[in-house]
Amino acid sequence: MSTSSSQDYSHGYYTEYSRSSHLSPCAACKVRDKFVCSVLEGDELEQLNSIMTEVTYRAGDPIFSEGENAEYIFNVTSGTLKLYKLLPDGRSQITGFISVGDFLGLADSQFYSSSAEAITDVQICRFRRVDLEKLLSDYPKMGNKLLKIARSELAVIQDQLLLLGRKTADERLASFLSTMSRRNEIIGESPDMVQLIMNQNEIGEYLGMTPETVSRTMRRFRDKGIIAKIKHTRNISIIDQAALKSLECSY
Amino acid sequence: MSTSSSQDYSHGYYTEYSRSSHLSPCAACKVRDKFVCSVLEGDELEQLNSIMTEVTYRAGDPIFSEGENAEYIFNVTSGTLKLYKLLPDGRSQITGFISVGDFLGLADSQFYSSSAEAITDVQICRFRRVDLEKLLSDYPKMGNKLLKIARSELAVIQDQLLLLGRKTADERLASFLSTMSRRNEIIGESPDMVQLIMNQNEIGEYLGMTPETVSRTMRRFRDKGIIAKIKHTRNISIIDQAALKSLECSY
DNA sequence: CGTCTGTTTGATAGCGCTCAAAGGGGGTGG
DNA sequence: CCACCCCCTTTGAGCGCTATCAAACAGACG
Repeated sequence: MSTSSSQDYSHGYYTEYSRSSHLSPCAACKVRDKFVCSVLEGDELEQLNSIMTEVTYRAGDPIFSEGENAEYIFNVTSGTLKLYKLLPDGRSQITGFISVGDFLGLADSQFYSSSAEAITDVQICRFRRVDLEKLLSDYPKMGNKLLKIARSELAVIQDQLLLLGRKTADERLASFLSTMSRRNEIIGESPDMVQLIMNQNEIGEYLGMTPETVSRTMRRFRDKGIIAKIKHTRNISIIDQAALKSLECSY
Repeated sequence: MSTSSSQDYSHGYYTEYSRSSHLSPCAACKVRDKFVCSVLEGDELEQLNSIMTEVTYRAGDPIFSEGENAEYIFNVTSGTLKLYKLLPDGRSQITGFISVGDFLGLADSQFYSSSAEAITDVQICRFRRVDLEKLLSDYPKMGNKLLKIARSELAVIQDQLLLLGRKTADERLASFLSTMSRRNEIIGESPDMVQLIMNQNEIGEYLGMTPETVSRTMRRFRDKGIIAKIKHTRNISIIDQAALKSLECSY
């Protein structure tokens, strides 16, 4: 979790929105349909807008740390970040990758229960928790939306419990690649070409294995003709989806 | 535990509760302060009451299975049950133990994402999902309560990810016992005497290890003088809380 | 061209799993 | 009250998967 950059970006770049624009940032938001905001309209959006700050982080920047006062809640508008937990001796478990449209800080009440760090450059909408909670009591449908989000997160994370508790290295990586592929499909991109924004160390920290094991497992998959690496990128071509599915050992 | 009426299993393995009491079940509920219902009053409670059915299960009874249509949502009023996921070859991961005051079915939207089975005899309040959701739109504060519950569940389950992904067998069991001890403390019982309602196979399925390893680890803890077994019960006396905490390797 | 970070590969060790069997404890029926 | 059974727990022996340690390799970048 290094940020050896010369500058301190730990509080992100502020991009206070120019009020001169006749279209409010929220109304103009390109990914609004995936957000909490999606249930709001008109002046409700204005309300939301007034408590929102758009912030930018650089790849590698810490966003918050476990145990800190959970002052803010975030919604990611571009880029990807990781949520992780640390043990005192440095072992790290990534609890999730958060990207466009995802909500950040939902699990936390008074204190952040994980640390967050930008993997790529990241743009987020930031809300002060107290402001959002006030808004929540005014617009119940927003609370319902949040509840839905929390629900689906719970379902996802339970699958991860099964993966970490019971699956072998092969099954874990197969599940991971399969999930990435499915996600691509959902957003309308090719399921046969997966772009890994995280490095293999991070994949390992997510799947509960070492980077070496990730590498060896990848190689085994390549040798079996299930996947292929695209040169000079972290992209991976999935050649045999069926083999991946059967290795995945679930669903 | 509660209820004046004697339990009658003659209608099959669960019993619809009679509403003979002149005090509405919800208003009379002894553990209401821990529930969704805690935010409701007076006629709101009546509303809730009208869509609630109290159901009893015997130890070992299945409550629902993964993939089934998620028609109901539950609140446990007595006993303990387990939530678990299965792999095709039979490997099982318990995703949580649900006991008095806990909510069941929150993670699920259309279909149950886990299976649930009673460990002890269990008494639950059952709501039809659609009914509850209608009530939710009428009483937003109930939604907020649910959101809070979901949040804290997310925080708990993230700790479990760290445990399953990164901790050793010793650390897992130490964490588990420590959590059980802490839970006791919270409900006002002695933190030095933990009652394990689940068997060691289930502990293993929860902690991502085999029952043999659970047994061996327990023995190691006993040999080190950290815990002691109480004869003829599944109770465990925690002798050295500090040692447990340091083994736990977190917090 | 050298440095840095991330990946790959090899050699080795050890934790926890698997398989197997013995040892309780509680319940049931004789 | 004892005998028996069943389920759970314990213990042992051996192995395999994955971690660990170490070093070479490969791209990216200045």
